[in-house]
Amino acid sequence: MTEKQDSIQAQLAAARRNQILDAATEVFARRGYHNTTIRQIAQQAGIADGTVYIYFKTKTDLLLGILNRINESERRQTDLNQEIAGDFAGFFTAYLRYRMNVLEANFQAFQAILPDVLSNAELRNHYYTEVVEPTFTLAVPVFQNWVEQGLIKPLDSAMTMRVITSTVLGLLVLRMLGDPMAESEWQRFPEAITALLLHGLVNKEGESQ
Amino acid sequence: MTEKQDSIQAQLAAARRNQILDAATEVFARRGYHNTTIRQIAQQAGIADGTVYIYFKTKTDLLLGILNRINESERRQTDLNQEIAGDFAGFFTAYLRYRMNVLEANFQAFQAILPDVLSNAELRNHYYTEVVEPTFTLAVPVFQNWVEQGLIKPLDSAMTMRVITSTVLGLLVLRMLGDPMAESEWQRFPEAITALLLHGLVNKEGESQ
Amino acid sequence: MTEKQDSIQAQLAAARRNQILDAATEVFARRGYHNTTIRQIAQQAGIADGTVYIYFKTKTDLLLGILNRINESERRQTDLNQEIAGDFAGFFTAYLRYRMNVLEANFQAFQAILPDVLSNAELRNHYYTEVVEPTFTLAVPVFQNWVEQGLIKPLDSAMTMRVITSTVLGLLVLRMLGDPMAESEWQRFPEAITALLLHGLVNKEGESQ
Amino acid sequence: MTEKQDSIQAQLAAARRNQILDAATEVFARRGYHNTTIRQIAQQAGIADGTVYIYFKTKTDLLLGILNRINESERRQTDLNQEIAGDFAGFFTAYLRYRMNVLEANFQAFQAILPDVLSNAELRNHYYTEVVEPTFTLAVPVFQNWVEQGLIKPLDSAMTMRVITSTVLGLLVLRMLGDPMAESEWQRFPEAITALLLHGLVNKEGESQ
DNA sequence: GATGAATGAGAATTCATTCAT
DNA sequence: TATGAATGAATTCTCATTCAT
Repeated sequence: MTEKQDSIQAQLAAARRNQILDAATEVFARRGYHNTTIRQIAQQAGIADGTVYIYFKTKTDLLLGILNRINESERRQTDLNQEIAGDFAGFFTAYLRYRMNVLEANFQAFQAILPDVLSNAELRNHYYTEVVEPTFTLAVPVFQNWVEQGLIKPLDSAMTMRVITSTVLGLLVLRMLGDPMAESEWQRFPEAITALLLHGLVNKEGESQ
Repeated sequence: MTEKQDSIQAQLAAARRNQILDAATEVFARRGYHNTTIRQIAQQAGIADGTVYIYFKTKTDLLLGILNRINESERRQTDLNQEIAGDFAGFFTAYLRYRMNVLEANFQAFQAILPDVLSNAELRNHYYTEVVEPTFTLAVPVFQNWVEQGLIKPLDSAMTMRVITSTVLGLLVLRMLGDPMAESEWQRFPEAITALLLHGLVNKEGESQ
Repeated sequence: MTEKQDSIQAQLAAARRNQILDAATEVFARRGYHNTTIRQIAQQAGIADGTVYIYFKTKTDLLLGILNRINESERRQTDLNQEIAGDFAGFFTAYLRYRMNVLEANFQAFQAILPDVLSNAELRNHYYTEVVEPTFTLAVPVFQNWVEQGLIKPLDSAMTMRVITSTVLGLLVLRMLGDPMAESEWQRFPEAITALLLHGLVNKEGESQ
Repeated sequence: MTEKQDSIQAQLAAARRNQILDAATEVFARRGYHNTTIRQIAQQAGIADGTVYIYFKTKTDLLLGILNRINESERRQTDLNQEIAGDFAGFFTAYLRYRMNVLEANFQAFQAILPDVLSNAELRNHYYTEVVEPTFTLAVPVFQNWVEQGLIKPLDSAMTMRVITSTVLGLLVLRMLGDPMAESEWQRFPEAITALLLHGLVNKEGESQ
């Protein structure tokens, strides 16, 4: 009985935490972390100022909370990775699409944290080590494997990986900057990037279209 | 004589302004705009707090001052654009190289302003309208011209342009996040990107599916 | 229950407001508005600096708060006006006495606000339109009525009114300037003024020229 | 020769001092002492900030400078006092007129200093001892003399004196508060006050007009 | 747990005053 | 003398955080 109560308590607490993180994400995204007061977050969440501090020790912890929810969201969707089959181009598009879907689903959260991740050395380090670096570590061997299979050109895997990551990351930033096309055509970019990255811009004779 | 004195005064004032902007750039880049106090900037510049306010009305004006110096720096180097000749690939690499050189030269300045540009709606708008949009407006016709000349494939120019811009922008952000390769190999990226974007990843012999 | 609690909250808040206004009145009167810091007011009130700002948005609002308390105090006592009966001289003395009692009761408050009311165009206007002008508007018809009844000489009511008002206002200022008699004999002035204003200085026997 | 030069120097210095005091009077009257910066005074005077400090040690000294010019102006005109002759009422009107002329001539200066004189204990004391008190000291015996001559009623001279002074002082304050009549009809008040103070408000039979 | 009043450290900004030129 | 750039003390106001209820 007590156990069950505890579980209900835990669920309630988790719900409250999420409610607060939702509010914080929204307000941080709109006004920026430093221009947001705890009071504004509490009002957005419909609770009292002090209540925020029951669930988050400091204002910084709100930022970390948002960041962790992004990580969880990525981990949850990463499994889909395995399900993708078909040809190389299809795989590539699917991969980009799923990555960009994660970004889109968490766009507000990224808008909320990225500015501070970029300007705060500690957060920067946290984010790079926890999020960016693992991607490279996982992906580089995959690339090298493809090279060995003769599927792709023998390019520097680390650099190529960074170029691809940068393209997606850059699109996210472009959208944050308010580029209308980055927002409205977001879904079309995975294919466009695939076309470009796999076959290049250059019009070879007999290869046009 | 008075004219000459005025000119000297103006030069001294401009030097002081730059001295303060240099200090602000350095400290903002290191600690972030909001975690930096005017006192820290003044100390970095070796002057008194109040002196900053003789040259910049508000703390925000420091940010705008840094942003304007970036713009000037870009405008100054844009002329080089014309001088580039040779084949298409050579042009492409040269263009990327010059763009990335500008970014590198102003890296600290970007580190100082980008976080706030991303989180402040007003700055965001300013930056997009003044810096990003003009790039697209100028480049899209050039692209379409190349398409018409049969040099490149008939892709959506606006999207292609955004992909290329995003790649460079994304590399900048990756470097800001502390990626060691983005820093150490910065000079090699123009060529790597050119290779990828012009001819693609796919190995023609044994081209998959 | 919640209603009752709200009412208690409201009362506590009102008490705090008054506590702060009392402190501000005292310190402003002693040191002048501009030579007083928020810290001094907070210390006088026995609270923290920031607490002042929970009840008053700006330092200026403290001044307006004091001014409004004076207005309320005047309105509360104005009703007594009606109760006065008796002969004309009795009425006149009673009227002056009540006016001067209001001034005396709020002397510190006047000392606190008048200097700034005189030097700040906005406050000046506020005070004149809200406090001084209404007095004239109300009193001039009364005067004219007396003239018509033959009780007083057919003088220019507007000017006469201003002379009487000025006499009282001037005594207040004289007291602010530190005149010892204006303070110690304050209660005797209503009668002295009545005697002077009703019957004049001139000695009827041996009336000059 | 050097003497003559000194005298020219002295005259120039005095002119500069007056130029600065004129500027200070104007700006203090308009914006209030505490809302005025030395820079605003310097600009109004058409000189550099630092130059003000060659002629006045501190900002407070500007206020004292203005106050002293008022005193001089009063002393200069006081001699006229002697010249007044004629009947008692004529004398009284003439006295009020000259006093009010002094006030009018120095109105801007009063507007500039009075707020601070009222709120600054030191200035308050200075002004009372130097300006107000001497008036009483001189006037009270005159009054008593008139009483003894049977010209006026045997009233308390000190109080009567204060009532008269207050009336004039109050009119000045009323004008500072922006009362339009106090400004436009200023010249008519001496006579109105004389009528009131000498013969009173009350309409005695056989005395009406 | 929830509340929101109270706290007080900290930051931007102003401006009287100084002083080298 | 005159200048005006530089100074830095002082002040208002904000807001993350605490804690009694």
